[in-house]
Amino acid sequence: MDAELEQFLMSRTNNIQSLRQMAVDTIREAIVMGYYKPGEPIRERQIAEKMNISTTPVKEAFRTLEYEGLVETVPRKGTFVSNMADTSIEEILMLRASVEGLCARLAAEKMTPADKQKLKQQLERMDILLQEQRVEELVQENTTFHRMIVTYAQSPMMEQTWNTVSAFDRAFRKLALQQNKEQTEGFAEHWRVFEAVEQSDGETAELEMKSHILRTLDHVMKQEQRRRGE
Amino acid sequence: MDAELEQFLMSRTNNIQSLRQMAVDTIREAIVMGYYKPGEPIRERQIAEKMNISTTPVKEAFRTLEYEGLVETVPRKGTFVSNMADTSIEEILMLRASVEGLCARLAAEKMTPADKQKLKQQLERMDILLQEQRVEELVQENTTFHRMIVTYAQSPMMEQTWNTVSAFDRAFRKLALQQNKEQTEGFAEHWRVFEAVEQSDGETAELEMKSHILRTLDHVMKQEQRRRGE
DNA sequence: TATTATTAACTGATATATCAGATATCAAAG
DNA sequence: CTTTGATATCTGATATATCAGTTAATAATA
Repeated sequence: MDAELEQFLMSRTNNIQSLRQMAVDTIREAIVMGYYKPGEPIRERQIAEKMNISTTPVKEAFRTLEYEGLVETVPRKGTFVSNMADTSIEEILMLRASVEGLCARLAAEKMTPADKQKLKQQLERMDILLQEQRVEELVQENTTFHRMIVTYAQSPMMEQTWNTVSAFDRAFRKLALQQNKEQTEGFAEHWRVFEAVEQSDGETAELEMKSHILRTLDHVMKQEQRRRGE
Repeated sequence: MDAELEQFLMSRTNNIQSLRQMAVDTIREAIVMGYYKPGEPIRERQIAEKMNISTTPVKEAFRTLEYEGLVETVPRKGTFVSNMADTSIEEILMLRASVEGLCARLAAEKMTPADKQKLKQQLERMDILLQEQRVEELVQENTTFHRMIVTYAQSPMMEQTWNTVSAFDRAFRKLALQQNKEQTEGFAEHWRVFEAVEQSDGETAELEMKSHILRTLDHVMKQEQRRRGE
């Protein structure tokens, strides 16, 4: 085992809500950071030992990560990092566009005036950050905005689904961590989503959110082309 | 605990790939069949005892079911059946339409001639069942068809996502188990999906699959109205 | 009697020991 | 030298005992 990885696993003794959650977060990040490569085995005993916990929470963590698509357990053989290579950023963003589009539609139909006010405040906060070019925070708040839409959809199913997609999205973004800055473009599109939501126009809200994310995809693809062209 | 439920849990001693998987399937079905009602607690010790297994595989099963959105665990307080009431059949089918639509697109782009052949055979099998009005089997094979599309999309993420949506779909269908027969209508639409797939026309495949499922939704909604009108 | 403190009985969370399949090792037989 | 089969040693799977919050019942107190 890589010494750096060992250090990483041991260092995560903080943030204890439950050992299970700690294990989920730590292992996920270890995979996402590239400490484990696709196809490589992850041994529950080893993880447990390095994290100074028992195998029980590690096993439970594996079940969650398996559902997120990050690992795959073959009974009595081992748990392995999934080949996420089979999932492209293109597929991820297409699915995100559809899912968040539907969330926007439901949110538009269900949100109360108070909810709408909060959403508006979020966008205003983001506008300021954009003007001041505080990119780091802006990326953070952007995620919050999207999460708000999902929450306001008030659908456990949509939320679960979004979580699944997000797990892949996060993994991908860290692996190829560019594009975050690019996303500062087209932030104005958020307001178009909001306007539809404000008027409780579900159909428009869905379309706006969907095309917003698909435009992000366009940017990513063009950027990819540019990199290859150089 | 209901005696009927007790019987149900005890009877599931067959089909042993792993106790964990058995627990997942059994508990899921128990919820879906309505033995457990939304909000009701599910105790891991009780389940383990009735199924004659230890709590370890039950705990792992809970993690999977939690990700599927069927249960919710509050640390040291209990595991409870989720309030799926907040999810309507309308939302389920809208999401399914989007997800399977995307799967159809990817499948169309990725499938080999051999794959296409298998898909065609599946549809032919269904045609025969339809002619002979063997509804029970037809419903089964219909599910297989949809699953094939997802599999041929060759995307772990799409598959995971579809699993999540399907968990909700199954739950709803059993709770209000009508509509299965209604689905024998519009089976011809499957062929339109196939034709697009055969020509590797992803865009059309997506649209056809999406509208196919949305038409199912229409049927369900109209049926709902009719029932209320009576 | 109403209120508070105490305890007993839940619950899930965790640690640990053991079971069981999969696999690699290595020695004996061909 | 190759093949075969016994065995040691991996791995995850499972059972069980114990830990630690949570809650409800109960007893002590005002």
